[in-house]
Amino acid sequence: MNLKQLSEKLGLSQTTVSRALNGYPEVNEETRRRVVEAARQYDYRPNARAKGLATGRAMAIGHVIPISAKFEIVNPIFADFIAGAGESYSKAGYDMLISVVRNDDEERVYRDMKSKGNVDGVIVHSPRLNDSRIGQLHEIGLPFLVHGRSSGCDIGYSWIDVNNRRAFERATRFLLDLGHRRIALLNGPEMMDFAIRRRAGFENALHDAGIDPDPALMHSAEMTEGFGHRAATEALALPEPPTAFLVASILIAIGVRRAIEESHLTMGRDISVVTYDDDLSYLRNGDDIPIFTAVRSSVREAGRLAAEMLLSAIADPGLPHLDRLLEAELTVGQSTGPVAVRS
Amino acid sequence: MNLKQLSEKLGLSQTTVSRALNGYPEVNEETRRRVVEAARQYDYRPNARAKGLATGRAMAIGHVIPISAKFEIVNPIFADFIAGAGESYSKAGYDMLISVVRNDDEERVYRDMKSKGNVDGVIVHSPRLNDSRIGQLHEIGLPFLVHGRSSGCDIGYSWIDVNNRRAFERATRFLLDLGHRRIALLNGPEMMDFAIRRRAGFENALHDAGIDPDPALMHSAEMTEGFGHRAATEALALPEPPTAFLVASILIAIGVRRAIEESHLTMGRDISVVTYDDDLSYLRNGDDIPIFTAVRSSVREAGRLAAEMLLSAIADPGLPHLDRLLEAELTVGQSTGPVAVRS
DNA sequence: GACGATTCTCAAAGCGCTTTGGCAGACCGA
DNA sequence: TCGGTCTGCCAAAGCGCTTTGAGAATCGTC
Repeated sequence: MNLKQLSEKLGLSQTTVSRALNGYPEVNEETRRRVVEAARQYDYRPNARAKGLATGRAMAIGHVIPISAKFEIVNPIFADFIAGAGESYSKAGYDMLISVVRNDDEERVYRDMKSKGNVDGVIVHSPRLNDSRIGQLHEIGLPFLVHGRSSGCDIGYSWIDVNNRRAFERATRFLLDLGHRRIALLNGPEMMDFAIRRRAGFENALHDAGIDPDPALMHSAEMTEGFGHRAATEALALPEPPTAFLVASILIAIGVRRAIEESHLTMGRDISVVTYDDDLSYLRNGDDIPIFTAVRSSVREAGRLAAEMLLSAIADPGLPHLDRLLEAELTVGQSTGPVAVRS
Repeated sequence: MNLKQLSEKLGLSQTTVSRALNGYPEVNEETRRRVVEAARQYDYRPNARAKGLATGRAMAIGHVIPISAKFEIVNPIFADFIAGAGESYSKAGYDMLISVVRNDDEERVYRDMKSKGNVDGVIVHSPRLNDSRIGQLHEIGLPFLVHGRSSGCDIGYSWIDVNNRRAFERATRFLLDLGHRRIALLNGPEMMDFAIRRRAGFENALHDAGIDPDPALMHSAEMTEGFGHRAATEALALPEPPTAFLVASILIAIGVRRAIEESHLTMGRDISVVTYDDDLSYLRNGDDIPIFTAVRSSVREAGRLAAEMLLSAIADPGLPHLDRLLEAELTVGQSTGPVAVRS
């Protein structure tokens, strides 16, 4: 059933039916009622492509999710971010287009999207230091919003981010207050902007306490259980092992816990662990009491907000850049305690 | 740059330029060369909506991913499945449209997609027992492929699935061969078809060994770390605790391991664990030697194949239903051993 | 040199919608 | 009664592409 057929059934012109359905004022309320009723009855839904062609709007947002070229890893936060964004989109009648892409040809994908015209805007994931994509998107002229920020990028852009520096500063200070002095940092990949900020927060807090960060205790890699296990095993074997770990994701923390237990130590007593927690739906930090002491911010909520912000930026292109900084909350779990007395 | 402008630049008609770019035979090779070169130079890419409108094909596939209404959980396998499917799509020039949807109004989404015409087919995720979506999609007339199967559904349909029954049968038999007699099953939600098949495999193997499955040792829930921990803690506190666990995902297994360690037991010595492993990129089962003994099948590979199969079904609608049954492989890790002697 | 076959190119219709510009009729005040 | 303003509706153009049906140009053949 298309518009033409529907209008014939109603004995009205396509114009009137279209206007009636799209809420234009210049149509009799009684006529509108009839039209809406008929549309419902015949299960009429306008063809998205035709509508898009006529209006110039695609009613869709693109997400380009990069795959780490080396490790082929898909960041597990995407599932939840996308679930959050999807909620906002479906409320607004937008679709979500996803491209999974090897890092190297992201620009091509953006240009494709622009010229193929199948999206009205994009969400940029996993920004790196001084990320070139931001400049490219500006030049291409595709509205976008960055999930995260890109330090060193001097062009204005819209973003939503967690205050990563502050979160890690607080987490580090929390460990310092418990008496820990040798704290290991298991960070995400440090070409990523969020990892750089987290490291800065960690180092700030140490400096404020008069401690020099020890490079031997700082590691950076893809955030997997394996990384946590490997790095923690090595660290615990050092002549002067750390008494605490600050790690960038629950998966890393789980690996650290495994290493701690393999060393016949007890987490929370012998070794403390604080983790960043994205509050993923399938990887909750304990049901009632948290397993890990954590700085937490819901990535799903971030997805919801990111989508809303981008949509409003698209709806009103005159708007200045939008941004939003979320604060992570520090929740105390069973994985931390005062520093153990050296035996 | 659109077709009209390009053809004016070339001094050719839109027809000729279109045919040249789409590889039609009735165009001079020299002309085609000129056209292709100009298209490259001006970075011309046909507008997807206009093309779709003209051809009736959307060049996009929809994925409807359901959110568990009760727990709001997004199954973590989606990230990898979609990464796999995405590879096949981009090779074929297709886009991927994702709808995240509360279980209840999936049918509406399918009808929307059909009448809005923004996809050429859909992948159906997480089929349940006698899943009503299969009948609906048949009726709607939207090509589809099911990731999994739906027992009790008597309509023909295309699918790709892992031999879940066989995988769990083998895993159970493996434990039986090690002398285990009390084996706990921590299964996925048993309204899901894969969970039903896994349970059947488990029970088959037990029956064959002359053992009656003990309902007190069988649990079914969303596959989270928390579930594994909770269920294992309870099971280990039974008067007659299990000596082994067979679980449906690595996340569950991680929870089980936590419970085992909290009980001051050793996994692989006191208690054996076998898990199903989807081979998720961010949740590898150990780097070199597997942590858990596991039956493994890559969900990413399944995504790749699913996409290919659906595309070929769409390309050739006359084809009979396609199906593909993948076998999981059993790899032995550190989490299993002969049954411990009762002390 | 005429003619059909072949090769290349084109104008125009059509995909399903929105939107511009306009037209008939009702209504009102003068 | 007449001109003007609203109200409610419509015909037709246009979005950017594909595809049909046909015409011009070239060629080989008798």
